[in-house]
Amino acid sequence: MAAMKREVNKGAWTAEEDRKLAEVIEIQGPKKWKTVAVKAGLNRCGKSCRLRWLNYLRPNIKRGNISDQEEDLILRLHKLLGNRWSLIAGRLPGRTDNEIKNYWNSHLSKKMNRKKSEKKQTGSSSTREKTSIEKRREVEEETSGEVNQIVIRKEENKSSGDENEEEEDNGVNFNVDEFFDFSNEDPLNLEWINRFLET
DNA sequence: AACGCGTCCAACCGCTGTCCA
DNA sequence: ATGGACAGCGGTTGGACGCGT
Repeated sequence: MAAMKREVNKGAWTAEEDRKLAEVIEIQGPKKWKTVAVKAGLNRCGKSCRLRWLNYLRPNIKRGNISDQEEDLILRLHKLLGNRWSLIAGRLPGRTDNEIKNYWNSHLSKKMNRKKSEKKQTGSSSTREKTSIEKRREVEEETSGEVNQIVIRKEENKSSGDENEEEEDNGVNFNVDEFFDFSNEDPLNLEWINRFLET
């Protein structure tokens, strides 16, 4: 018996598809994406509907024109968190993980590379041997920073059922839940990051 | 005008985590 | 305990577009 699996629609969304999707989500909310796709009569997979909603149709979404302040925040958060785009996007109201990822890949990664090569050039002009601290700093920068590793380590401990969450770890002591609880903060407040990076 | 090339961004893919029967 | 369905994430791709020659 031939599989009667219908081919799903792929590629760019039409205005009509957008309208249908928005209609269904208004009624049942942005959940159960498979049923959303079926109810909307869209020949799309749930995943595709979810992505379209989150990255394009969702209300209060900001598109383009990333401000200097936002760019600065992205740079700092990336240094802190690495390629954790959804976490970074969580600090930028109206911005999506996809947009930030694209922005990073097309603008900021190049900017960083340029900075790095400039640094290397000025560094090589000096004949002085690097101190071990300088060498270590370089390595840390290349691996998105020590803090990033600490965050990951903390998460690993958490998932493996480590109860000593407040326990000192390599001299850095903080609570992961608090760290990622942004509910009471001004989203563009850079103070907490500045404090973190200065230590 | 036409071509090549680089850039941008929407969308897809594959993987992992979570939930629930 | 287990396996399937689903949600969510980050990496990657491909088409549209702009620009220089």
